[in-house]
Amino acid sequence: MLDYTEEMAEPFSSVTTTKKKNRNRNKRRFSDEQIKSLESMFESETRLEPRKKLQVAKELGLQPRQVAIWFQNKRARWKSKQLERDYNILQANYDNLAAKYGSLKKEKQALVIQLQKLNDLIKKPKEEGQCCGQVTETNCNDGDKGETTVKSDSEGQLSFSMGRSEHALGVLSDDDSAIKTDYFGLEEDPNLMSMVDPADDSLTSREEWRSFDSDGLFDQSNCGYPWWDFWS
DNA sequence: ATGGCCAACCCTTTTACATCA
DNA sequence: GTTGATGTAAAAGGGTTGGCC
Repeated sequence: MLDYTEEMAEPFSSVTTTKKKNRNRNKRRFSDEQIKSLESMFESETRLEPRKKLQVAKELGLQPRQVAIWFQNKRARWKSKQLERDYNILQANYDNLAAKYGSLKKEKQALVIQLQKLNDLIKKPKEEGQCCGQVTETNCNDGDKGETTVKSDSEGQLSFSMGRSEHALGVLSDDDSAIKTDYFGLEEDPNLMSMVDPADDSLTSREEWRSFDSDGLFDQSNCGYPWWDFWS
């Protein structure tokens, strides 16, 4: 099974014939010179050809078995260090992703709050009857997350400006007519609906809305409009 | 095709030695 | 100086695999 039965007999011959506990009494660490030579060989090839092994053993005054075992142990040590390196790389990648996730989550929260404000602004004129003239202009800043501006001109037409986030993520899609109707209290108003760019609905499905809530994103209110008022 | 043998490897554990408090 | 704890490297032991007959 093992490849050194004969090879080992000589160096520790006085040992192998004695009790197990006394074997290798002469075990010594290899000299710096031997280690240096072995290390440099390991750098070029992590496994030795049998012939090369014999040659190296002869050159270093070691038994071929000792050389084989040194390479074996060296491979194990190298593998262990490699695992450690890989782990560190994975850890760094994970930290990086976690940081990105955190910032995206914050941005998502800001967008939801902006939506809330918009809804309130849209709802108010409806409740108060017809809006007249160039009156309403609300601007709620949320740090550097962009701003929301709603204006109505003299014709009574609403116009929106939400900053970069809306366009980057796509707040509502055309497929969300039900949501628009439910949440905004509007039928298909061509003026209003045309203001919203078609976009990826990945953040606008009903499931997403639920997850917003369950995430506790609506615990805060902004501009004095609690989120739950939005649903009533 | 199958099984035995052998060599080489890997993984785990043991052993001997060095270092340090 | 010695002693025990700890770390490290050399080596042993056992299992697995692949080539050969």
